[in-house]
Amino acid sequence: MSIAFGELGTKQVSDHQEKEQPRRRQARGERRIAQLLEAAASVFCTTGYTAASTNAIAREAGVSPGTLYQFFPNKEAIAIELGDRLMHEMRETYGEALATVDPATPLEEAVETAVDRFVDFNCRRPVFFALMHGPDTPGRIAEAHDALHATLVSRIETLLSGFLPDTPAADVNRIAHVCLGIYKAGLELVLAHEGAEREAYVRELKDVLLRYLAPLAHRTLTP
Amino acid sequence: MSIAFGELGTKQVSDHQEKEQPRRRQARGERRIAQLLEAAASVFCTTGYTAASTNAIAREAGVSPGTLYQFFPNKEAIAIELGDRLMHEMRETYGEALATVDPATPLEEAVETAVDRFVDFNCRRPVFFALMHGPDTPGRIAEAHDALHATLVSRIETLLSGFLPDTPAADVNRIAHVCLGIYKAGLELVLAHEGAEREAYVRELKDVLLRYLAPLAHRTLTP
DNA sequence: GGCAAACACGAGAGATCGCTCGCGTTTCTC
DNA sequence: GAGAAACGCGAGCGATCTCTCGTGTTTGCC
Repeated sequence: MSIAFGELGTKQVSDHQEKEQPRRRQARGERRIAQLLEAAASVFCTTGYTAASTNAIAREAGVSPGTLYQFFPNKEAIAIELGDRLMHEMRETYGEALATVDPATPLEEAVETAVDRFVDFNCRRPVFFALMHGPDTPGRIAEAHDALHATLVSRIETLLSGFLPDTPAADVNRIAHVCLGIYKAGLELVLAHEGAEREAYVRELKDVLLRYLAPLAHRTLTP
Repeated sequence: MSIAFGELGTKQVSDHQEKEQPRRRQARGERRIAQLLEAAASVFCTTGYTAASTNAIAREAGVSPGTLYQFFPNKEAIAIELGDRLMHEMRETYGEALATVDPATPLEEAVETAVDRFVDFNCRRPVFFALMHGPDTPGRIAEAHDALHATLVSRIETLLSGFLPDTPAADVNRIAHVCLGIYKAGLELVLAHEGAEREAYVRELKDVLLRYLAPLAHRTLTP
């Protein structure tokens, strides 16, 4: 998962013998990359992507601008690599748990665990929210965000379709989008607070979702 | 350094005896201002505040950059004037209706009319949403947004306190913030769609709020 | 030790943007 | 009609940002 230094989007040249593999990283280089990504996360969090200057990221990491460009071809690549690593970390931490939607699980439990897990991840990696929901994310990150968004929507749709077997697909899709919008708004409030207040907002977010979805759940409970 | 209008604190060094003697505008100038603000609204909507260049605004308005600066001291002043006019328009259209919170109104009706009015205004002036909830709004606009936000929160608080007489103020405040967050997220979804689909999302937004607040309303209905 | 490649530096090229300045044109006022 | 002031223009200044380049240092491998 290291950075492909090739000019354009052609990657996946890891194992096969290829003529285009110009960079052989040393341990020092890998350390610098991690250092730079950490610095970038900090700067992106405080100023956003566009306002963050590459010189500021280099300064935060304690290296020169030239060193930064030894490892990243441009500013966008920094955000992309950071986003990729965050995505990978999220999938590794919760991927399997989120992929499996057990139809037997009650709605309340599904909402509780999903919210808990996503809130937990976003609290530990605040830059994820800043990059994903930021207004000025570069094209590649926006694509990743859209992909994640679409994945979550379809996952919610399958979850909902269990409770709404005879509802038009368009309606289910709309409800899923509303759920994601609520989650996003709630997450913003949760991240804006700390300690007990944060917990209270988490509780509130769950309540909003549960009360919104309660009429749907009751349909199956009262045949 | 050589900015003619000085920094934020100091204003108008030229003649301090007069209280703000602005330029005496001609009818042509007023027309140009309206033209420039309209162009700015268009550019802000599509690119956001930071990415919008003053040259692009001037080009969109069909004038030269120098002409733009005949009427606005700097880029921020354009957004401020635009924001002020939008605020004024909003207050003139719905100000009185929103200020009065009749305790006798049922919760459902209050939510319906409030959502309808705000959605209507934001659909007619999409730049309002772009400026207010944009990530990179300049200081003065952010202040105006915070002021509006605080006003709306306290208005929701007074509305809620009628239904929750014996609830800690902190809890009421939190619920009000959640309501605003829901509204904001719903508005984003509404603005992203058109026609019948937009109407459906408006209905959904109202449902989210009503179901979230329903348990509170029932407390007074079942003493 | 010796060599090539990876790493590190920082000045600055190139581009963009906010904003200015000098000068010409239109409009108001008398 | 004449003078003043508002309006209009657009080249370009200064600041800032991304990214490069030439050069010097460190590391891996024989």
